[in-house]
Amino acid sequence: MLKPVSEKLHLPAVDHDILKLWEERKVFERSISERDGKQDFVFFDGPPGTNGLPHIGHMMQSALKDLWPRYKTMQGYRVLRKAGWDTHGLPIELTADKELGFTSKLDVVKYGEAEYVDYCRNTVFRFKREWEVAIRRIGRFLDLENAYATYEPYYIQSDWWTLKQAWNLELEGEAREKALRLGQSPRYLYKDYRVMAYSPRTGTTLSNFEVAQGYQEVTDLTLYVKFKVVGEANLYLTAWTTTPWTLLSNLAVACGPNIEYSIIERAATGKKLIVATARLEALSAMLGEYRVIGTKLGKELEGMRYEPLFDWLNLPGTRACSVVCDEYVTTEDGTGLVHLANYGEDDFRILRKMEIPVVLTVDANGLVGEHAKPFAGREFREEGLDVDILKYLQAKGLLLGKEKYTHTYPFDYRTKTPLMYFPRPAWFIRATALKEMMLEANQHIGWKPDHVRDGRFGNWLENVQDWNVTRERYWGSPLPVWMTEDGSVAICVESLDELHALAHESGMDLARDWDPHKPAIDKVILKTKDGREMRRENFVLDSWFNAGIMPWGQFGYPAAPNSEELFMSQYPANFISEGQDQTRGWFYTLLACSCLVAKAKQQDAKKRGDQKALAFWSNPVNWSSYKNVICTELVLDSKGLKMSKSLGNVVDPMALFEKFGADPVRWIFFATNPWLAKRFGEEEIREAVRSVILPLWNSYSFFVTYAVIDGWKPSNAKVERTELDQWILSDYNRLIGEVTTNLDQYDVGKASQAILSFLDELTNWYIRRSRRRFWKSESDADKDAAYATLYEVLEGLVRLLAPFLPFISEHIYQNLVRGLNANAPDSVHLATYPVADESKRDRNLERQMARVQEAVSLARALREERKLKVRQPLARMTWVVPEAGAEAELAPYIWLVTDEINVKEIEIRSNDAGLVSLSAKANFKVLGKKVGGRMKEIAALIELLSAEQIAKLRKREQY
RNA sequence: GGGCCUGUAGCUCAGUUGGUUAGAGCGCACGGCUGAUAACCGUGAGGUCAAAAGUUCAACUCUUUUCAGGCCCA
Repeated sequence: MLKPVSEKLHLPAVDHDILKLWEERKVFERSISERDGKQDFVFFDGPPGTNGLPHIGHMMQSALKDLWPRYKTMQGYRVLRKAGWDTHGLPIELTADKELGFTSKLDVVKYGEAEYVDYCRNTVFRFKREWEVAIRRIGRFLDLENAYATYEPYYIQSDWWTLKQAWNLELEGEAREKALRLGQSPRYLYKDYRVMAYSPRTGTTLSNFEVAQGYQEVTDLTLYVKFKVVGEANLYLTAWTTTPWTLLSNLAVACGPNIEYSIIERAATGKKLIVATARLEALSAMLGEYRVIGTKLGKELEGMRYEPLFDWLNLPGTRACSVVCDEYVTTEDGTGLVHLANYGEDDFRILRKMEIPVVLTVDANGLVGEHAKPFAGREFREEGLDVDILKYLQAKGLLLGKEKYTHTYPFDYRTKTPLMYFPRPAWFIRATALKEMMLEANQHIGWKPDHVRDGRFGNWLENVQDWNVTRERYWGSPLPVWMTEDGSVAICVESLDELHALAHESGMDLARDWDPHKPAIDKVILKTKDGREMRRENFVLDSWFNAGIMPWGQFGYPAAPNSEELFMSQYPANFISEGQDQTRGWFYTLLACSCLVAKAKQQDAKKRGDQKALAFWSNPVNWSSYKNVICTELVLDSKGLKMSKSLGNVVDPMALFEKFGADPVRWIFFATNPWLAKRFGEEEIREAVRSVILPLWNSYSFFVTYAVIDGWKPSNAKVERTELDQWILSDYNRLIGEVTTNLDQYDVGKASQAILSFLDELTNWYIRRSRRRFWKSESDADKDAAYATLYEVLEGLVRLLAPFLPFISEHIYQNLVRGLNANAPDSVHLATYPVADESKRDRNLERQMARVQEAVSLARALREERKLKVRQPLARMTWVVPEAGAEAELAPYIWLVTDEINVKEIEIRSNDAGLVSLSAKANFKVLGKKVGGRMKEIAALIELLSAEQIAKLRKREQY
């Protein structure tokens, strides 16, 4: 039995009822179990960190991440929807440091590494409960029970296995030669250096994010230095440095290949200097009088050798102390020549390219080495060191000038001590060797918005660098590499079982439930065959690596039992959605990791002769672990400002849900493209209620009101539908097609717009025009048809809207469908999604109805213009429809217009003579192609045609 | 500094391969309805499509430059 709809609509109360209903009937669980054996639709959840509270932006993510899984479930797919938590990484350590008041690695040592790691572990899930509540409250169906967490041993094993794939993959050809020349392992996982912001005082490397917080303005002594060219009397290269202490490690001078350099002779000293032509004017005060005696391009200077500034920099047999070309050199400041030492990312890169051994006169403690006698033991930015270096150079005649210079310099934001850029040991994934594969795979990914593929993401891939996957931190997946002290023997462990076995062989047995985190894992010392000790490389993994291996890490593949089947059934994902800032984050690391694994899998399949696996992993479509991705933009406040705690404009999603209900909040994330920044305020939510929820609710409540009075029940008896009935059914089936097509293309904005305009047609045309049919007391065929039709549309509509508005749809469904049919599925979310029925479409009918609506609108405007109220009946209306045959076509709908416009009679005429003055205009699109350049002239002629001429022309056309 | 995106009515946004008069919702004005009423419906006003130059018979649409805003990276 239908229950009357009497109570006022209070959406938050509906939400809570429905949440309870879902729980009682185990709707989410059944939405998966009832699809067992069906085709999988795969969604990957990017794991959020939970050491902060969820905000409205996360709710947008939740809304989007819920829409397609619900939609596809209703279409009959199985959608697992495993949740995940990001539990490792820097933010957690930073939280711990802040709360413990730590400023340095030494604090961690004092506190105890094990205790520190435990503290981090306990910080991880601080707000997990709040996340779960918010996710549930917005109506998201997500498997939180079986959520994966990146710090679980099974997940760490997947990290290890993935690294082992890289460890085993060998470079080929030129790439291999190059790696060997640089002293790197010629494999996809290798050890090298990375120049990083480093705090010598605390022994800590800092992330970019941390560095950015510690810039201070300082005034330094900067030096213009001369480098005496070997074999040329009196010829010097010049360079400027803001960090004199790096001169102690100078190994080369760089110039721009296409920059023009002048060789000048100074009047005062007669010495010849090489300076970029573009810098001469700026340096004129320092240079004094001079004359230009020649010019050279940078590339002509390449290879020129100069005398080392200090004797410890003499490295015979290498390219040390020579000129090198690089595009990074500019003529914006200095001399247009740059002194190079290993204390900068570009410097390091270029010196590496020149294959010069690493010389670091200032060590990791920030102290000058013992071998650098005049300065030994001094701290790199200590007061006066720069002056002493200046004096030394001056004495050797190598100083061109000095200058006080104010600039920003990075300091450790916690200890306020200066940072330096320092090459630290690190492990890399050879992303450059995967570049072609990633570019190819990228072409097969469906991006929303489309431009990310070749724009932001494509550019990133074009410039891809090898990926530094290690961090000198504590709380993360440990790098599973053990090595002898001299580096001659190394082993990469791929599973816990393997480590247990290796440890056993080395005389150390690990407990069954042993946790592989630091510091326990560092106590595992392995032995080589000849009995030498191997210690673990003391790094943890970049937490982006954790995120990137999620497609198999979530199942603990391959070490976990049955993980192979799970992994392959859930790979690749049909769809993921995250913020557009993930282009260099998750979107990238997912792609890099999956390409790496695809490559390893190909080799493995070849070796095993497994044709099926080989075909799968050789197909570029499977190289990316996601086939479609929506990049979302920020959620802004109603003024268009970024939400931030300091501005106080942050909205609490939970409060909104309790005020308005979850459905209208969800809707505004669907109503416009999520990849554009969205303004968000209470007014927008009210608008969503008005435009979607209320029309739906009012249609439903209208239907139920009369259906209850009439005791109406659905029946299989054939009904005689009116044109109006056929029209709304046609329009409804058009809507289904439009919604499914757009959802399949991940174009949620278009799908939502189609729903909005259909609701308008339904309430403001179909129901309004049909009201009397429900009112009348006698039951007849017309009334039956009205009931049957509106029921059919509403019943379908709640299923169509269920993925968008899961609560109100469920609420209506429970009465409208379950109330009349106890055998219907328990929940709308277990029901099937509507399928467009082409046989119900009548395009001519849709066209005629559009004409009728247009005529009504025009007639209303006429009444308005003449101040003739609709209440005042009019005798006659003339409706001019130029198309031949329109009279017959429109005849069945005339009554709609007479009724709406309140006229007694309507005359349809195709000839409008005497009513309208005709004028003609060119059809630019058709004519333009024919006449091209003469378009303007001809269009003018056409406009000059008189009414009679036009009438004649039109007559002729008809014969 | 580099890359990407955005700029259309007072506000929020649509705008298909260049083609006749650039659309919708909200807000506003006026009118209607009150047998679905935290209502609803209709009509109307409101635009140099950020600016300039170019390509073209024709530019919101293509190209270049400039301006403003955003994001990512340095």
